[in-house]
Amino acid sequence: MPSSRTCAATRESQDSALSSEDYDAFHQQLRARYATLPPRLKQIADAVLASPDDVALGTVSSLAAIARVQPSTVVRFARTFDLNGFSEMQAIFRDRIRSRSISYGERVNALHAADGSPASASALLDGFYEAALASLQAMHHHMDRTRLDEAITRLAQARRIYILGLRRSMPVARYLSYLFTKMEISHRIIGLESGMEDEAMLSAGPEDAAIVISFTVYAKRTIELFRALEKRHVPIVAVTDSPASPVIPSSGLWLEVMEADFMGFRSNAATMALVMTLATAVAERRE
Amino acid sequence: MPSSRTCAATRESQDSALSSEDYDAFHQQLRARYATLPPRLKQIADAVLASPDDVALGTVSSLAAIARVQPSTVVRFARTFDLNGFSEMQAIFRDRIRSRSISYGERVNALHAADGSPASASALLDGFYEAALASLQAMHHHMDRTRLDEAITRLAQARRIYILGLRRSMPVARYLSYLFTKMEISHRIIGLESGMEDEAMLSAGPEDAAIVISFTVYAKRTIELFRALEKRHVPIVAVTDSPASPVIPSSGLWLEVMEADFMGFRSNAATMALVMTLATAVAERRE
DNA sequence: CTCCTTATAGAACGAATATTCTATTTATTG
DNA sequence: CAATAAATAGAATATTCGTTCTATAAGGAG
Repeated sequence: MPSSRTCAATRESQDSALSSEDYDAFHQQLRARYATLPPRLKQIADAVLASPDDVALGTVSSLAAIARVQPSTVVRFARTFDLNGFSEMQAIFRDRIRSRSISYGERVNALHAADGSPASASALLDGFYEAALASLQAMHHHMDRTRLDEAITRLAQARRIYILGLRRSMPVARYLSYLFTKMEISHRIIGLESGMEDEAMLSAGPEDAAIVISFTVYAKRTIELFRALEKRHVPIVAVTDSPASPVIPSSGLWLEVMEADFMGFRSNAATMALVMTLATAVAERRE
Repeated sequence: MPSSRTCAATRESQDSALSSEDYDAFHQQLRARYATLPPRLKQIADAVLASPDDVALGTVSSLAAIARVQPSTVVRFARTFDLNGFSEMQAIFRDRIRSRSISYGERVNALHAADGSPASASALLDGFYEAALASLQAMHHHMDRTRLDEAITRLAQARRIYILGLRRSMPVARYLSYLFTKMEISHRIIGLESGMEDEAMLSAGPEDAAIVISFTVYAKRTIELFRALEKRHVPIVAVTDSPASPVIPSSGLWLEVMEADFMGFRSNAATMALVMTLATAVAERRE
């Protein structure tokens, strides 16, 4: 073999094939053999898994420094996986970066895939991505920080927190419940287990609190339960999308979240982020 | 100046700063001066604008080949833009790739390393906002569009779609179920109603399909149910965070989603957006 | 039309990097 | 416990790659 540097040859032979498959194959092998790897090679495996971009963009020395091993060990590592050397391994990681970002032309083609056919998956992803992004940014920008603090204070003082969110808002309610459970905050979801909600609310009172999550078109059941809570003088924090919303409590304590929608489906990214904030803030306030 | 190779020095001086700003500045200057550029340099400008990844990942020669000019012309091109050489230009493009894939740890550190005191509600909101944003962007950028299409095809062909997602992923699973219900797509959640999952899965077979959503630390129950599905030869689409994930199906059909976490709580914004894409795309495919 | 400036191409140079080789240390087996 | 095999570290080697230099061509100004 006249040349030991196989990098160029490898890249040339692969440039036509889109190969994130090679990457997957490599990772699969890595996972399979990880347990039986010698200590130094294991260090490298960790580094490779942790920051694949450093493999793609860096050098033998840089990766060796990250993994705290000798450069030659990095080469040995590559050889262990049926590769001719570091360069060949790096080519796999570089091809992956290349295959991920599709060219602009392809994306445009995908969008108006002609023949009036349905929007491509890629276009849908773009749409939902944009909707989530816009919702998040709007929420983050418009959120009234003072009211947010008030809401947290109110919730932190509560004996038990009732969560109300149906239909679209149901996953958010359930996630909030999950968070409260992990943080050992006394709470209860209402409206989801049919028939039991009235009974569950019988114990709710002024020393408790409730989070009501609802967006247009406000579910009838949500409004009913909201009114029942108000009648029992339960302090309420509303998360909703308009000052004219039917679930704004008499205390005026509500947080505005406007979720964008795409193809008729509303994002919930902003509400999720807000709910996480509420949960962690309440937990911290209580210590 | 003893050494003309400024690459190393440049990278060292920039490694702490997040610099897609440099990239933006470069592009701005490129657009401004494009019209007045000599013919060969214009060729290079075209190539650079068309495939920035090739600048980041390739060599002087490879870029020269793409632009159909001499390597030295590429260097001249870089010098024209107040850079010391090709390497410095390449560094800008590489930093961009790096900054796109979460340098998330630093951002979080900046948040609550400001002072030892407990984070304010506002800071928490910022944190969860950033986490969601980073997750969304990373997912959108890294998603393998080809695999996404494959996944949708697989799901669209299924008689019934089984949904598996526990713990953190439970809200996503439930939301997906909600979407499928609205779209009248036959489906079933498994693993959530205790004890019933085995029974529910008895009817699952090769003509069905399953979506498995799981992230580190992969819930034991999820892995068990995943294996049961595989044993029954149910085609599986996995949504997970690593090529080394235990829920990657034998078919290799999986979608990568890396959710950033803040304060120990992982975002689910990216997964939500992806799940919406899957649901609407499957519905559209079936018409 | 000639001179001068700018642009380009190709070759030569120098630096950095990947790879290989050998000595030494660390496990593993009889 | 000894002996062999494997793993590791560090230095030496070879090649690729970025840069610079010089000759040639093209375009403008006087």
